[in-house]
Amino acid sequence: MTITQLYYVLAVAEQQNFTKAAEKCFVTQPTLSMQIQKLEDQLDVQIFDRSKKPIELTEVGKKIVTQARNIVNESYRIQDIVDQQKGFIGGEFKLGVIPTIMPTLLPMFLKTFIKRHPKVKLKIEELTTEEIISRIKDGHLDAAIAATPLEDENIKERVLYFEPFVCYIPKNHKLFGKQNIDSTDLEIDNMLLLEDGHCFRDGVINLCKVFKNHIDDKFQLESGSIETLIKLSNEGLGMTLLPYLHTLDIREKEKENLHFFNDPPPAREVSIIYHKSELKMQIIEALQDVISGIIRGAIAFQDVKIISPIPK
Amino acid sequence: MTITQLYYVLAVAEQQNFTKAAEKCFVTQPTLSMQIQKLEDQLDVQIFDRSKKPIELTEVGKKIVTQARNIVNESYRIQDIVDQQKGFIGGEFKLGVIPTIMPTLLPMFLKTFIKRHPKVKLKIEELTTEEIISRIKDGHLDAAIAATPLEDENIKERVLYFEPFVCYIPKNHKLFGKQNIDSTDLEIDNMLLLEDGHCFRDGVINLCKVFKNHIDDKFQLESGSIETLIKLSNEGLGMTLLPYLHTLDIREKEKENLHFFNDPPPAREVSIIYHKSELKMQIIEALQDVISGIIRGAIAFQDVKIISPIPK
DNA sequence: AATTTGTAATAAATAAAAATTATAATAAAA
DNA sequence: TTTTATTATAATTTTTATTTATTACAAATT
Repeated sequence: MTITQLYYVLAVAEQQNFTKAAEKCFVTQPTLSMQIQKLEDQLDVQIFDRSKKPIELTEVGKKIVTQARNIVNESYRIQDIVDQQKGFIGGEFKLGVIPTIMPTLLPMFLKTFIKRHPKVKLKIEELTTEEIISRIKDGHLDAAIAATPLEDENIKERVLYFEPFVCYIPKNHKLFGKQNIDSTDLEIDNMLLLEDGHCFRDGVINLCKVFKNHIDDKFQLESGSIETLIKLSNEGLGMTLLPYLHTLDIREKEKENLHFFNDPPPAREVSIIYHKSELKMQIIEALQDVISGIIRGAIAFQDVKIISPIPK
Repeated sequence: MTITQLYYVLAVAEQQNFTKAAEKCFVTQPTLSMQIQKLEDQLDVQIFDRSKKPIELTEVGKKIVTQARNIVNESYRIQDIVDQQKGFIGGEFKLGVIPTIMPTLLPMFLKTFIKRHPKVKLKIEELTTEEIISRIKDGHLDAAIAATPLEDENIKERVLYFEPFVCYIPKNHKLFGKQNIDSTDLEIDNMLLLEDGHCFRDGVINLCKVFKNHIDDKFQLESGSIETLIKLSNEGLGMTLLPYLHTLDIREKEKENLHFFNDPPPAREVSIIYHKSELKMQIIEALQDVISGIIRGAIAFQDVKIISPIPK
């Protein structure tokens, strides 16, 4: 049994297709077929059920894949140990970012990070919190930036900053007259929200829920981007909530529609999250350092009230 | 990086000698040297400090060895998964047994076990509790039979039976006249004990301690085997305590010297212990079944007072 | 100081294994 | 039925691991 064989097994299990798996491994299809056959012969057990249309794992196969993933991941850790020892910060690093953080945070820290750590090959992907969690667990992401706390025992979190919510209230809205908004003023069925799967949406719902025990399932309108949300709001379709960093680069005219919360403002906790195995910890710490440093200048709220990002 | 390379590294780390490690791996010395060099080249780090007299691990080397042990052990688990799936009970199994259990328990279950599980190649070794714990942790033992509880978070225990202590009191001893002994009668500085490192000794000391807070460090006499203990006792050198199973095959004449404790008698808990990773669990369960079945007929005490085997 | 001994490294040759190219076999889809 | 998609097999090449033989080196012994 070799690590390579296990890696091939993982690829086939993932792609459910020898040919595609072979491409992903940068070898030809017969190589994969033969190595996997060899492993199956040695173990004297079928890992894959090749009779099924898209290839399936056998029952033992599933257990073997789980264990193979362990072994392959643990093998990466050896290079990690060496890097850590040398203080080397480099190599490929896959970072996930949730959509409502991506456009505001990324431009702020990316240039600085790349300049400071030129050997790191950052691969950034925009993903929902749910996708992020599953990809951190299966090793497809090294870390991610998301709203926390997530309360997942396999995932560790390091808080980067707290980002207050700001109300965006169009002129025709009944709350427009109020200078400062209180959380108790919010009404969920009067609010434009992001579509399902965005944790920012869940955060807002939780915020409203704090004061209203039940919510109607019929929300007025839902959108995929905060940019759209603002436009819809401008059309007089309702108020909405924006994460503070988004308010920094909206048009001057629209700034008039911003209303801040009374102290302490509700806020989301934004963290860098990673698998509990702490692989590539040097890079995670490097990211944390850069982002914390950058954000320190941008957000200056002291006391905030943290809203959970998980649907409850 | 291959599992084989990691295995070679472990062998050299253990033997502190390339030549001996090569023998243990059934390859020639240049094979080992080259594979380890190759790994060191790939990682671009020295794992071994070859300038030191018996070869030493570098600082990174130590961390790599720890991780390599993980990976190699986890790779064994794949065969384990297959065996478990097939209900196959076989292969080499290394069992440790503490000295005070070895001579009495082994003859009772060994024949039955071998008959019932002929494919298992049992390798039994007599070891002290301390040695057992360290060897279970480093993977040199698959399981062991020892007095418990050990309170070690890396080791799991399954109780096999409770074995009461029986007093062995020579005729000239002041307690000889008493038919049934009470724990409070025991005096540590009046007791023949096994030499240091035997947990049965620690158990006895704990038992005496229950009623006397301090013990003199000058014990009367210490011996390496229970057989000797009995002989010394016969010479009038003091009383001693025997585990119940030992009393089943002593000479008729000596049986007169046995005095049982009042209920509930002090006893030791005997368990099969194994690493928390639960490798080769089928064989461990098979052992447990056989031993529990055999012992059920031999020991019939209900209520016992368990004495800890750990020095306190 | 020279020699022996124990031990690891190196070189060249061999054996073994992995990977490739080319092709066949198979099953599902058109 | 033919096409398409996909995996298996065969023969060949490339790569890698292993071996044998030898060298290098340091410590211990003479």
